[in-house]
Amino acid sequence: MPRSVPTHDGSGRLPDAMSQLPNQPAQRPVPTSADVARLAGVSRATVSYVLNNSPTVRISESTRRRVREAATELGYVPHAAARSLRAGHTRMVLLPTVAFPTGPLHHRFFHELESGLRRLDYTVVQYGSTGLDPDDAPRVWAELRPVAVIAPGTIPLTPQGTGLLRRSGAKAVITLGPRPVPGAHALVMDQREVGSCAVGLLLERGRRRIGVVMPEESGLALFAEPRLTGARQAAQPHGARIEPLPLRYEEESAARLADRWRTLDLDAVFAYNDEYAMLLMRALQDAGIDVPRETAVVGADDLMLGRLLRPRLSTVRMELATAQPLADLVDRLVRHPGCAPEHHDLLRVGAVGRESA
Amino acid sequence: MPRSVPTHDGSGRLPDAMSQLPNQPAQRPVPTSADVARLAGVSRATVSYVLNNSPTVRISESTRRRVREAATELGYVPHAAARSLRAGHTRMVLLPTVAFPTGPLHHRFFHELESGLRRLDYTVVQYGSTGLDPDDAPRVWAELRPVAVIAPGTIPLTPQGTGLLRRSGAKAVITLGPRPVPGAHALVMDQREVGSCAVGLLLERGRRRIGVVMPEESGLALFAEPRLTGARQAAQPHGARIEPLPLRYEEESAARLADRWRTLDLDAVFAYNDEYAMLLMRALQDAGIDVPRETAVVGADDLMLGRLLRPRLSTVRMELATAQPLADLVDRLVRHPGCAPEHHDLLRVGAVGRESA
DNA sequence: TTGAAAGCGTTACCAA
DNA sequence: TTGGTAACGCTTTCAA
Repeated sequence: MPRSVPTHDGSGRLPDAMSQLPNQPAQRPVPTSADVARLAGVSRATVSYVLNNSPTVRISESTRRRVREAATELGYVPHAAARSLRAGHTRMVLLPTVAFPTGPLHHRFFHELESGLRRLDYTVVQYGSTGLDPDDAPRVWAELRPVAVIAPGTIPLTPQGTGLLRRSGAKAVITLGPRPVPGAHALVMDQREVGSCAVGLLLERGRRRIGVVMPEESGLALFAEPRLTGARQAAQPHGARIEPLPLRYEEESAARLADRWRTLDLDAVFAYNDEYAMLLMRALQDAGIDVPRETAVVGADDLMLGRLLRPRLSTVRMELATAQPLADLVDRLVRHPGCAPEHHDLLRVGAVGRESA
Repeated sequence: MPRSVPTHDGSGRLPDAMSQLPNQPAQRPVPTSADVARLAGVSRATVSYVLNNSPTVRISESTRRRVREAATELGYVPHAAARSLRAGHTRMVLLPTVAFPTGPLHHRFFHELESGLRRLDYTVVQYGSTGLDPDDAPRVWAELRPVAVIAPGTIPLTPQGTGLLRRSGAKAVITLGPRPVPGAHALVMDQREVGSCAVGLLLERGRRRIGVVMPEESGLALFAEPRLTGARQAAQPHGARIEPLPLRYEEESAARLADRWRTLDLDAVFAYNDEYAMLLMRALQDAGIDVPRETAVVGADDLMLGRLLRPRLSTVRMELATAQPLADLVDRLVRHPGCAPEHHDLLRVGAVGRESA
């Protein structure tokens, strides 16, 4: 095999090296700053100065140009791992993610957070952590030496886990979930408010016997349970009855529930969200139950589809806080670690009364 | 400030160091394998052997225990960057992501791919790349020295970009998008098939004057354009007319389109997807246009809501290939770089004829 | 069975 | 203005 001599990419001269394997350029080693230095005829230090525009040192324009040209010619790209090893820290913000029934709301929020952090010169990295044992998840994350971790509430963060991350250099360890975690910084999306908001609307409309749909799809329990709790909290002072109603997102499941509806003696239902609401409303109507006269229905999410239904679907509109202040929060925690834990409520809800309730 | 001596976490003896700042443990340096070695009274090499279960060396059980205990006591976590720097390569599969109107289908696919790759012992990392200039995106990615990159079609990958990634150690560079990229491995989700499938159904039903909804929301054009192309390809042999219909996802936009519907002289419409279909169908019905008699409607995605509408919505069901074979593909490319570029068609579509068409 | 030492690619300090 | 050198944390070869 011909020794891999750096050849100028542009020049077509490779006399007899017309390789038999067209797509396999003789595995050249990855160029390092030493290669750049050699080609430019300077030292590695100089290469570093030039490529990082080091302000503490003055380099002649001709040297700069030679270095830059050598770098592009070799296709040199600095090695992030080596850099952060040398620096002793990274600027990585780790976002462990889990498989999740996440809507456009979360999606937009994460994207905003990510660009906000990038604007502050952090490297945001999502790390799929679905299968991970919650006990060693922190260890796996810590191996990457992130400067901040924003962990989803689905992976419960123990004080031990937090400690491990901190000891391995994480300045900020933040949870993001439905409930705050005592002793840790927390971004809270309190789903209880959705339940109490929906029930509040129904109470206003004079309903007192209220069903609450509980999706049987696993994973949704994380949202459904707190919504039920919120519904109960709102109902109690009015002496209203709350009745959990297990439901799968399938037509037969909804039909079965509708069939026994009158035995349940309910005058309203909070259907978890707009999609379940549509499913249930259709089944109720098909079973001859008048909406809203006999049973009021309210969903959540304020999807377009709710406005298109007849009767138009009442719903709970949800909004997440803008993410930029949270990016700033992360930055503040990184700069001043050891601040007292803060809780931030991210979720804003509001009832949207339409025809169905 | 007291010099930060490594103190055993468990022992409560810190005579007069009762810190004034309870939550700020005197910024101890991150423990390294050298610290573990010191505490266990062995060399760093031994620590490495024990912690990595190195099969080439036999270490006494007592030493192993001492090392393990020291490691846990200090909360030692190996430094991934240092490790891969030494190893000369990583096992990181980089998934650059962009802000994207992505549904549960994509979501599930990505999650499957990610767990499939993790099963093969790769570290999957999503890297938000939305703002990135397509020209220097490859450079930024290359800094992380991933062993494989799966780039979304929204960030066009030039041969230069691919070359840069390869030269910096990426064994596999793969695009994932609506169209294959010549000369690169490609996972293809050909949206044209959705359009031709929908139009095929309408042709079967005897329709020949077919509108195709084009969402005006930016970002959707990436899907909508190829769907229109597919619609045209399916229509041509039958001499059917295809009429693009710009539409925003808002009730007024749909109402306006419905108002001028009869002037368009169409007997069918492919509404981009089920949600737009529902929006448009409602508007058509409100404008007194009979569906399907006067105008047939077909959506796409086979959402539950389509089954709940009246008339029930015809649609195009879409399925993505299982991801495990793709994880295997990545692994194969990593092991045998320089294979001839492969294209894989990931999208399977099928018409679901219901009442609306 | 264990230890010493080299080296991965970078950057920062100090000297020339 | 530039270069030599050490150090970051880890693994591995070689030697004891």
